[in-house]
Amino acid sequence: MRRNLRPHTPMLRLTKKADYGLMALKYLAEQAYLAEQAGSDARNSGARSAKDIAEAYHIPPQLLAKILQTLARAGLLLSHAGTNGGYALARAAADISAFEVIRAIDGPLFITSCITIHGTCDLAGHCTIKEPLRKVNDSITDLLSGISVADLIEPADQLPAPMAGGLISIER
Amino acid sequence: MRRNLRPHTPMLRLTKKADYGLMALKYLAEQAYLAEQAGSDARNSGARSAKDIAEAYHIPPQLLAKILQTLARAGLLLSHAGTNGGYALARAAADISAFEVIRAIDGPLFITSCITIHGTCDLAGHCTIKEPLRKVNDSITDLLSGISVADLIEPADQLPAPMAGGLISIER
DNA sequence: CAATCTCCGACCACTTTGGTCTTGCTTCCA
DNA sequence: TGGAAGCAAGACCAAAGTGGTCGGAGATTG
Repeated sequence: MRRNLRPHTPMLRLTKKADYGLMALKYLAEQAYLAEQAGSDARNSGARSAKDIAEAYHIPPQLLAKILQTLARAGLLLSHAGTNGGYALARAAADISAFEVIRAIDGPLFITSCITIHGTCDLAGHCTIKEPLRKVNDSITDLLSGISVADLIEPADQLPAPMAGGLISIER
Repeated sequence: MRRNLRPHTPMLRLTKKADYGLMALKYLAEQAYLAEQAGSDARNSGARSAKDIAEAYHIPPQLLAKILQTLARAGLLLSHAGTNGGYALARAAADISAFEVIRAIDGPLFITSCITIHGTCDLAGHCTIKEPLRKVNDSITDLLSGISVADLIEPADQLPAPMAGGLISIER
């Protein structure tokens, strides 16, 4: 008997907040590009208010506002208060990695509960699988670090080899 | 007062249950190897009760029992009820991937909330970042699929190049 | 038969997540 | 000069997921 009615338990996923953050950054990157091409006054080039971004993607405005504040606090965005204010990228879109965004919003990511900030393990002596999993963790970190916000704009081109066959050289 | 001093929010991690499951499988793989070497009767070679495994790793026995049941239902373990019963690997340790274990326990893993089982996106038309993230998702899947339970036994040897420099060929 | 062990569902406490609301502060412009 | 537009920063809340426990039912062996 199959129970497909379950809500869905997708573990090992990033939160909706991180999703929203990535979408917002992508949007701002596009706006910056358009503003640069249009040659408009470089003052607020590409700056958009939280409300505008929220409406563009149908995201709860208040929630997105908090996410953007977090991103600004992390130094990924510049905020400008007041009329015609808003957020703009603090750096070039190519210099902001998906890893930075996710870490800023969701905190440090560790694939296993063993690995903490200091590398200590809750299960102290009895956990024997943390070394292989740490390699997986590092690989995912590298993977996300290699993807920039600028990469999110291109739909599906310019990716010569989506996957090669294994980042870790373990063969079975 | 049990105060859990865990301030950080480690997202993108697998659950403790998956950790326990991997540890249990590793343990059973070791037992199977020892039993095979000792040349004992191959009947219950390497079979151990849930209680034994739980004690070996200081895991709550009832919780581990449920995890092992899940693994048995997924076809990764063989269960044998009754006195001197227990669990044993259903296949060779080299033929059970970490991906199978995690999927069996935590369910299908999708890095973004966009990607569901049917590939549909909650944010229907307005989510524009799912294609790049799907590649990340596939890469992680491949990564975990390439690691077998047998690989967990070796501490940290025989891994020529822990990481090469990028599974996805995106350069920034 | 009795002890042992798996099986299975219900149940519970706690944490995290997603989201809202309120209040304040800054900037611009009519 | 006073709003209006916008960010900043809390508290707050409901729903869901996680980790863990309990107790009974059924199978297997001695």
